[in-house]
Amino acid sequence: MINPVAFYKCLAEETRLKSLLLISLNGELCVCDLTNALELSQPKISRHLAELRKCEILIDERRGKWVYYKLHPTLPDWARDVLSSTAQTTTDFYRKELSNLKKSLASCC
Amino acid sequence: MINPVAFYKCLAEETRLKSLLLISLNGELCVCDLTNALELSQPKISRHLAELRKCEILIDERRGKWVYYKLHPTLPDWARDVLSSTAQTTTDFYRKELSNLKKSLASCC
DNA sequence: ATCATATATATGATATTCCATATATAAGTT
DNA sequence: AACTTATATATGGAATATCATATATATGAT
Repeated sequence: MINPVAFYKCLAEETRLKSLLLISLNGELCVCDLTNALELSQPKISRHLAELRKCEILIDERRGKWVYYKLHPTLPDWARDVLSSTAQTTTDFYRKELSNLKKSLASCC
Repeated sequence: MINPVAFYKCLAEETRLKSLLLISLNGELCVCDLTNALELSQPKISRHLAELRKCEILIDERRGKWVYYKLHPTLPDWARDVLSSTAQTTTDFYRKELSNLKKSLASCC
């Protein structure tokens, strides 16, 4: 079970928190979805996702060319609740990124 | 209104998170209560409390020799909920500190 | 009442550790 | 080969710890 300090350390950075909120809202997202939504370089996104993977907050799954990330099955409920309640109550914080995501999801599949 | 990244940054450090959980449970605590409960140096506690004060997560109030800290009146509900649900579900994380606190509160007033 | 001392807290200065980012490169997939 | 993702390394900047000191208050002695 994840240590609470380690968990909050993962949320304490803009790229990671925004990625987590988008994934929490959307169920799962691939690296390039996040790269487009956050308008950041691929290595930067990848590095932060790797950290979230190592902490067992996210789990990855390759499907063809793409690697999809979703919340880790063993992530405790209190941590899921923190993420979803943050996503619901701080929409201003990631409005732009959510709008980018919706556009790119609509245009693709 | 506090930025979510700034908020989680404050929780992402052991001394600050434990102090916040104890304050959230107890309503208010003075610097020396926390110094005893966490078994850390006074300047270390004081600095972290100062940071939480600057972020408007805590507010301080001097009463005689002592300075008491409690959750800031303007702290939004979602942030209070994060703290209390963390306090309720991660008791192992601060068991020792809570026990120290109870002892010292009992012996004093 | 004044002075000296003790206690509680805050802060400046400094050293050190930690973290995020950029760049380059590698590896897997079609 | 083109595309997607991961990783290694170096570096600048931020966070943290510690020590010494400053400030505020309380208390006891004279």
